[in-house]
Amino acid sequence: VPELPEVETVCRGLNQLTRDREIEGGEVLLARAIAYPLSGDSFLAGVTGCAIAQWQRRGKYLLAQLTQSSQGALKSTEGILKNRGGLGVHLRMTGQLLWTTKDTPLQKHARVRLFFTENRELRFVDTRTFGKMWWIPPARAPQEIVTGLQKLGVEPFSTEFDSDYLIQKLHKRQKSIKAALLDQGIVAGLGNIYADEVLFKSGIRPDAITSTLTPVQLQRLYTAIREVLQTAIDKGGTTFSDFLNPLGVNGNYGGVAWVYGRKNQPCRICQTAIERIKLAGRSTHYCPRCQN
DNA sequence: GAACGGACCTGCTTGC
DNA sequence: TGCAAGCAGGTCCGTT
Repeated sequence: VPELPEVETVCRGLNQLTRDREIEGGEVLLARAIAYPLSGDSFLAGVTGCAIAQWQRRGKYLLAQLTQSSQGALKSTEGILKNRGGLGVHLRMTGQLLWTTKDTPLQKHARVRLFFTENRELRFVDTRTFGKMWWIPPARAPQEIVTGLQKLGVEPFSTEFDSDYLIQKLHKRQKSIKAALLDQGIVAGLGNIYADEVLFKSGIRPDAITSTLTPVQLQRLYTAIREVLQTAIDKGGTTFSDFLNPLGVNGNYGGVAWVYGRKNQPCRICQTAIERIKLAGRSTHYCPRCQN
């Protein structure tokens, strides 16, 4: 269940592993894993011969800048590598990007393979097939092709994000704060697990209507969002999910969930049984005593 | 515009 | 034991 900290972990890993490496080819094993272009062949034609310059994360999206590989010898006179567009990835629920070797036996749910020099491979494995990859042509803006980028709200670690932003975005809305935290158009990157954790740390009930929250509560919410996400990034993502980083290693955030997945277990602060309700179509966990 | 629920999927767990 | 139903969740889309 990759949320912002897991996607950030993947992004940092890929920047270590794939920097300036050339994509020599690939294989699309599941056509619908490619969101753009229409065919797997044109996707592969777009990325083949490119080098991966840099990975970036935006919300839960991964974006790679592609340049002409040095083998292509098409540098500009200024020595700047020719722009070859980009590569977009969304892992959705079960997607994994694994840095492996071409001779590693194919996993049952391997969907897309990208081949690199020295027998290396970046393999997209995705059990539930909701994950997507895009090739972004050089002349197009990323948000034209990866349309989900258009609707994203602020990055939680950007300077535009503060408690005033939350007040401005939430003071007229009538949905639950849980639904608001899952809304990628307000703050980008929170998912079901961290939304529950953030609300616990803020002492706010998940079913509270956003317009009723006080400035003090929204200040606590702002602080909790940054703290929870930063702690998870520092630990390399969760273990209480089947998340793997590009080297196939689980994160270290596990075992320390305050409420997520802890229905009927005692609250770590007050021992009250954690409750689970359905909110915004998602399972939602909270402490009825600490959150009010 | 805003809120909500269903659809998309597969594998695992639960219930009869 | 066997089988069906329920559940997991990020995003998109249609409906209200």
